[in-house]
Formats: sequence, C-alpha cells, structure tokens
Amino acid sequence: MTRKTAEPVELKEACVRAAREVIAEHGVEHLSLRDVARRLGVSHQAPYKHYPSRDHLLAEVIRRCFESFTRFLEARERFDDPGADLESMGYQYLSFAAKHPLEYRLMFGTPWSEAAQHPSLVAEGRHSFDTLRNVLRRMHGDSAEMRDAVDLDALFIWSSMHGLTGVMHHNLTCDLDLSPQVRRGSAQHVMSMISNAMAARLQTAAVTPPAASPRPKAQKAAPMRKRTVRADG
Amino acid sequence: MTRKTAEPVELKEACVRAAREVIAEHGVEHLSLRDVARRLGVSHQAPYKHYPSRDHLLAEVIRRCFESFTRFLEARERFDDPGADLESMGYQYLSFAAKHPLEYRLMFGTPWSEAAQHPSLVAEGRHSFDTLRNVLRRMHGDSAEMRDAVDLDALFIWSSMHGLTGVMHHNLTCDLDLSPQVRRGSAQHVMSMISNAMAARLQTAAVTPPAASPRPKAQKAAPMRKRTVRADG
DNA sequence: CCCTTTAGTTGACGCCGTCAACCAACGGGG
DNA sequence: CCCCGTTGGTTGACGGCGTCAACTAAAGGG
Repeated sequence: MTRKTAEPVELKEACVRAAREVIAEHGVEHLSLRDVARRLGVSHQAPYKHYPSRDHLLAEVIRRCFESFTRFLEARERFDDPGADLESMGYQYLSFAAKHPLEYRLMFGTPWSEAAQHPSLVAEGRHSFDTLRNVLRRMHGDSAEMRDAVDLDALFIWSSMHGLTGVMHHNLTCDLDLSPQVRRGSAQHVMSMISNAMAARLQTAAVTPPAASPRPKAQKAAPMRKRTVRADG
Repeated sequence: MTRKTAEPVELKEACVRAAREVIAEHGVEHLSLRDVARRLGVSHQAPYKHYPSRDHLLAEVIRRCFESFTRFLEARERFDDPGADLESMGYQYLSFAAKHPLEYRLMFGTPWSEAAQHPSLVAEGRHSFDTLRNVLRRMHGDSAEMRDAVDLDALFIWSSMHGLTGVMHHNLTCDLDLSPQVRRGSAQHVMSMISNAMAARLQTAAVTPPAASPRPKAQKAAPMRKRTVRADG
C-alpha cells in the first residue's frame, strides 16, 4: 500500500540493508525484525514474507559478509612465489579485519544458533577457507597425501589470523596494558612468526614427504612430549 | 516467604548457578533473568535485588570463568626450562578449551555489551593474560626493553591458541571437510608451529637483544615487504 | 471471469527487561 | 518498648520483541 509495488523483491533487499544499519548502530544482539520493518516504513510482519525468522535474515547478512570477504582475499596482490602469495593473503586478511570490523565480527564473532539451519552460509564460509587452502596447495603440492598437511597448515594460519583479529577487536586489547608499539606492530609480528613457522615446517616437510600423520619435530630446547587434547580426558 | 531466610546471600549465589544452567541448556543468547528466577522458585525481580541488570549477572558468570581458567593455567605441570613451561601451558590452555567449551565460549565468544561497565571482569581477563606474560618474561628476561617483545610474543601465542579453539568450537570444523586425522592432530600441529616460530625468534632475539622494535627476519623464500595494516588504509 | 498466488496488512499471545510500589523481617537508637 | 530505616522479597504494569493466525488487495493465467 504505502510501498511502491515496482519490484517484488525490493523489500527483500532493503531488509538486508536495513539490518546492516541496525547492526552497525546498535550491535547484532539488538537486531530486531520489527526495527527493520519500522525503518522501511512497513508493517512488522512484512519482512516475514521474505525471511522465515529473524535468524534467517541475520544468516543472509552474514553470508554476504563471507562473500565479500572471499572477494577481498581473491583481490590480493598476486605473486608467483607461493610464500609471497601466502603472505600477501595474510595482509589482505588483516586489512579486511581492520577496514571492516563490523563484517568481520559478524562472520566470526556471532554465536550461531544452529549452523545446520543455514547451509548457504556455511557453504560461503567454506569457500573463504578454500581460498587459503588453494594457496597452500600451491605451496605443498596438491598430492593426495599432502591434503592433510595442507589442512593442518591452513588451520594454523587461519587460527593465528583469526585469533589476532579477535583479540584486537575485543576491547581486551585496550585493557591489557599493551603499549602503542605493540598494538601497531602486532600484525607484522604475527605475520613474521607465521613465516618463521612455515619456513621451519617446509624444511622438515621436504625431508619427510609422505607424512600421513604429520608428526612435527622442532623441539630444539625441550623435547616435546606427545600429548593429546581430548574433551573427556 | 517461600524461600528460607537462612542465608541472605544465598540467592545471589544461586542465581549464578542457575544462570550457568540456563546457558548450558539454551545458550547464552537465551539467558533471561525471569528464567533464572523461575528455576529458583522465586519471583521475577528477585534477582534484580542482587544484580542491577541481566548483563551484570552475565558478567559475573563470565568473570568466574576467567577465574577458573586462570587457576587451570596455573595448575599446569611445571618445568624449569621456560620453553617446556610455555609448552605445558599451551596444552593446559587447549585442555581447558576442550574440557570446558561452555566456559571458553563464554569468555571469548560472548559479544560484550560494554566492557567498561564491568571492570572486575576485565581485571580477571587481564589476570589470565598475565599468566602467559609471566612465562614469557622468564623466557626473554624481564628487562624493560624486552617488555614489548614479551607482549608481542604473548599476543601471537594467545592468538594462535584462541584462534584454533575458536575454529574448533565453531561448527565450521565439521563443515570444512577436515579429515579426522586433521581434527585430532590440529592441536599438536599448532603447538609445534608455535615452537617453530619461537625457536626461530629466540635465535634472532639473541643476536639483536635491545630490539625496541622487534624487526623480524625469517624471510628465506621471499623477502617480506614492510606493510602496515590500518583501518583507514 | 474466477481462482490461486503473492506481498502486504492487523491483531493477538506470550515471552522478555525494567520501573514502581508495596511489604515483611531485622536491628539498633530513642 | 516502640520506631524507623535497610534489606530482600513481592506484585503489577509498560513497552518491545518474535511469531502465529487471519484477512486483503493486486496480479495473472486457465
């Protein structure tokens, strides 16, 4: 009635935009469909015609974050040398987190209700991860027996990046009495630590290529005891 | 009336316990003071006599998580060698995350409303971080010029740990097509990668002791360009 | 022309957090 | 002994929320 009937999907798109506004202004925990509807000058139930629940709208917003995140990673400066390429992607990752903290927090800081409910979202997340995988495949070779090694390294790198940005985004970084030098240099430092680790790893990997269970070495100072981290331990 | 008036602070404690139950059963986002009150057979509003708002109760719950987390880290197997001690703490960290995913997620996965509102919480979080700092001080020496280096390393290690557990706790780990070997070995792998990185770092640190800005080396394959990650870049 | 589908409406229900007012027990001071 | 403030509990109300249900106008093809 009050809305022009031009595009039937107009509202669906507008909901996503309005939801992003609400989240930006009041935080994801205060996102409400009623608020979205109000902003669009539409009755409170109108968004329900396009999204079965509040969480589905939220999932769509987050899915788009993953989309643009992946695009951002893909748009990195490219290098022939896989190591340089990996590093380039690392900086791109941190740049995204720094430039789009809202999106980043949405992707990685939102407590899922149930991920299984939103398959397109997890597909998009997987896609992001695959970008990192691809770089490491170029590094390690794409042989079948290297697949697990690639995944382990991907997990490590992803974790370090993810963890750093998480710590930086949490107000923790201010409350931890970190000096400005530390705050400024932390990204550079983490990147170089990853390089350190990968360099050492590549040396050992060259020695033991078919490592089905990639047993690490690198216990210079103290021999590393074999431990396992288990939930029921 | 219906409650025994034995202990005046009884309800305050009971609220925390009930809140933990609610969170464990329904997730932190569904924690409600009314639900807590109902479980305790007490009127809604009764909890308000002890906690000024829902978020204050939640903050108290999380604060206790940090408390027990720190205790857990402190209770690690101790070693004279700082490297071994660091490693021991790393496993303790991962063990805690594996054994108490609920608490872990609460501490690091809860979107703060405003941290400044809950100073005792951030104090407890800082305390946890200081545990890691102390180990690294033993490693690097506690000189003033090493303080930033310690913090940088602490940030890196904390990030890797935090990131790994975050990735593992997210359902992502299932949706990423990771093989069981990878899932089982990821903790071990991340630990060894950190050891790799630290070993390389200690070598360079020994060469350039007064490094105010800890310039990293370790660009074997590709020279690392000096980049900066800035929000406004 | 009718009938189904689509995209929107209003209204209601039961949660929630929170404010306000009230009330019982306690405990120390006159 | 009474009196009164404090503490810890009560009930009631308000508005906001998600969601279900029923209704309606427009569109569009048989």
